[in-house]
Formats: sequence, structure tokens, C-alpha cells
Amino acid sequence: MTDTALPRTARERARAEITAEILASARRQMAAEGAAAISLRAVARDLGMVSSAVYRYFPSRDDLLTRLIIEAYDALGDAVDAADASRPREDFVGRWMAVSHAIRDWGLAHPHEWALIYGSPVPGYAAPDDTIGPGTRASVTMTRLLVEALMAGVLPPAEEVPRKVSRSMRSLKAFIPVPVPDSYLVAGLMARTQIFGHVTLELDGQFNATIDDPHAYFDHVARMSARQMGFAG
Amino acid sequence: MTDTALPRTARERARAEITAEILASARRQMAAEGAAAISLRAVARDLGMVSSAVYRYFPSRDDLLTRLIIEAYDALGDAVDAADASRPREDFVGRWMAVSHAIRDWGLAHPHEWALIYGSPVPGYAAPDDTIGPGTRASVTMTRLLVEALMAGVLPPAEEVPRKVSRSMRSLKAFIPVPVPDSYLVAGLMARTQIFGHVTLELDGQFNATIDDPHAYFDHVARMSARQMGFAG
DNA sequence: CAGGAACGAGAGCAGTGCTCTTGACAGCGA
DNA sequence: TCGCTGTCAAGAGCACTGCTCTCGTTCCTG
Repeated sequence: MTDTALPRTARERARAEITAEILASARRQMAAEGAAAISLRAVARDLGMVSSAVYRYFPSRDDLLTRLIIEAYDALGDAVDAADASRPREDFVGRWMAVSHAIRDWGLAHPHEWALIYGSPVPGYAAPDDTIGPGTRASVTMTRLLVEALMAGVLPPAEEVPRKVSRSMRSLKAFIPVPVPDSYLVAGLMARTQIFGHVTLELDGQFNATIDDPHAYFDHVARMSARQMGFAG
Repeated sequence: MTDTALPRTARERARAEITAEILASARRQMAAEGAAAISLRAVARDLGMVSSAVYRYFPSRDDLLTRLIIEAYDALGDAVDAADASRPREDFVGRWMAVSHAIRDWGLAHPHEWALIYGSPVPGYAAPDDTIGPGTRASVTMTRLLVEALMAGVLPPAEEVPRKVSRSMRSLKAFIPVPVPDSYLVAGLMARTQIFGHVTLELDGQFNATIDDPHAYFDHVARMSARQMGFAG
């Protein structure tokens, strides 16, 4: 979960503490002004040190951003897993609803973090490989939900899917331990796109002048997407 | 379409030309490095003038970005309208497919423009009111398509929608000249979210390791979303 | 043709990420 | 306990940014 073992020497303790303080200050700055506005000099000022000292802890601004991205992915993953665990295993619709609302709630509570991980990347930034692991946590949980519903036999009959589309999902199938009919995979991916796409569009203000009660509307969207996946509802 | 009347004096001609050159240079810079990396000084260097001279044409960097946003919205709107017009009026599925592919194609061709208008805004930037008009063009076209299908009588029977959800769409209904059953509105909004959400996620690389043939997969998604809206297919 | 508006050039301010050097200190082995 | 080694904060400095102000010049118009 956290870093390595407990720090031993005073030096290591201090290093861990200052690292945490830098991250906290950067998070504060991101919450206030957005990820792109994070400034190492402002962090340094905030902590009462000089800008060059920060580079002892993070070799570059991009490394700081990477840490923040990983933490954001993990925070969202934790929220999603907690929501999934809060419902009875066999209540697939309830689990899907809980997961969907957890995703939206987290996004509304952390708009800049959401933009950081799902929005367009910061100027010259390219996400390193460290981020793909935690980045898939929410999707993995949603896929697991679909697979469990399939194994429970509560899904309607599968449908035909064009061969080209079926072949196009070979890489996806390699990640899933049990065989899943193509039409379920498509439905699951589309439901995932519906949820993440909705939150992104809502945070971007695309529903501003059209939807008066976003929570009620999203609740309906989540329920409809569960139904379109074949979950009874 | 373009600016005002044809320029009269030599000064006005020059001003219009230089303004266009500034926009072109900024567009080039955006295509290369992203919108947030647009620098007025680099634009000035590119055009062989001094940085302060650019401020004679755009009072601030944000005004330049606003112009680029409006142009991007309009370019996407043109592409969408052209795609819609390319199919027979009564071929609603074909029109929806053409519009969907036009949106994705434009996004793939102009990823930074897409990020500019649908991604998280640049640091301190807040989109002014000038952008909401062109910003809704694509959505307006998609909604018109739905309304025409409704009036043609090709949609299946409407369904019940929770009262809270129905009431939540009052603002939306104010924009639509004819009464549309609530379930159609929800279906239309969800289809729109599916298309825009898909393109955003695809541009963000969220399908990278899972979907091998994004074009074929998206074509299927567009067809399925048309079906979920009730379009025969 | 004279006045005023528009314009390009340049200097300058405050801010940024990042590098390099300097001197101080902690932690370790001898 | 002494001295070496690696870590650290501090400061100066480079190249860059958006933006402002002033200065002549040039162009358009009354």
C-alpha cells in the first residue's frame, strides 16, 4: 500500500516526511489551481525551503506528477473496490450501481485529479509504465463484476458479433481468465465507456445547461447501462 | 462563416492577414506540442516579429486560445453536418453512423484540438460565453437526427422514466421545438455520451492494450448505440 | 495636410523548470 | 573518537514564459 518498510535512521525518517510534505503541498496546489499549475517553486515556498532542495526528492516536475497520478488511480481504485464490496455478491445490479456512483462521486470530489488521469495529459508529459498497473484497477473491478454475473448465469443469451470485432478483442480476452462471449465483452466495454464518459463530460460542463439534477440523471444512466449489459433490473 | 465584410484599407488587409498568420502559427504549435504549450513568444518568433507586437492582435494568450476553441468547434461542427448531409434523409441509421464516424475521425485527425475543447481546460483558462454557441453544434445535429426519426415514426414505443429524471431534463426540453418522450431523450443523451466518451477514452489511450482494431470496434459501438436509441438496425 | 490612431521594436518585471557550485552536517567504519 | 563519504539546503544563474510600458514611426482620416 504505502512505501517500503518503516524508516530506520533519522535521515531516512526526515526524507520520508519531507517527501510526504512535498506531495501534500503539490496535492493542495492541484486542488486549487489544477495539475498543470503545479509549480516546484511554489511547493518549495510552501514548505519554507529553496526550490533546488525539492530536486533532492523528485528529480523533475514530471516525476512529481507521476507520483500524483499513481496516487489518484489508487484512490479511485480503493473507492471503487469499497463500493463493490458494500453490496451482497449476488446483487449484480446493486454492485454496478454502487461502483458507478463511486466513480462519479470520486470524480466530483477530485475534479483536478480526474482531469490528471483521464483528461488530456499535461503539456510535455508522457505517462510512464508505472501508471498502467494502478490505472486499470477500476476497469478490472468492473470486468470482474461482469464475469461473475456471467458465471452466475443471470445474463440473457449472447448475441452474434461481427468477426472483425471479435478478432479485435483478442488482446482484451487475454486478460480475462475465463472465456466470455463477445457480445458480453462489447456490452461491458460500452457500459464502462458510458460511465467514464459521462463523468468526464459532466466535469467538463457539457451537461450544464441541459440537465438540472445531475445526480438523479446519472443514477438513471447507471441503471440503464446495467440493463443494457444484461443485468436484470 | 468567416469574419466581417471584406477588408477595405491596406491597414485592415494587413491586420486580417497577420491575425490569420498568428492563428495559423498557433495551430501549428498546438498540433506539435499541445494547446498548453502554445507560446505567444514562439508565435512571434515564428512570424519574425517581436513578442509585444502580437498583443496588438490578441489582448492575451487566453483570447488566442478562445479563438482556437471556437474554430475547433466549428471545424467539428462542419464535419458532422457534412457527414449527416451525405446520407438520405430517411436513412437514420446511416446518418447516425456517418455522424459518429465523422466525430471520431475528426478527433483522431486533431487530437490536440479535441483535448482543447473536450479535455480539461488549460491551467487558468475559463471558457467565455462566445464558445457555447459553436460548442453545441454537434449535439444539436445529433438531437435533430433523433427528433426526425421520432417524427418519421420509426422509433419503438416510449418507456416510463422516473419522475425525478423527467423533471431533471426540463432545461433540455426547452431547447427542443417539439415534445419528445423522456425515454428517447435519455437514450439520445446516452448515445451521445457513448460516442464522445469513446473518442475521448480512445484518444487518451484507454483502449490501447485491449482493442486491436479500434476502427472496427468503434463501428460496432456506433451501430449498437443506434440500436439502443431505437433506430432500426 | 495636420492630428490621431495603430503599429513594431525594445526594455523590463515577475514568474517558471532546471543546473551547478558551495558549505554544512549526519552516519558510518577504523 | 577521528575522519571519510554521501546527503542535504542554499544560492546564483540560464533560458524561457506572459505581460506592460515607452518610444518613435507609419498609416488613415477629418
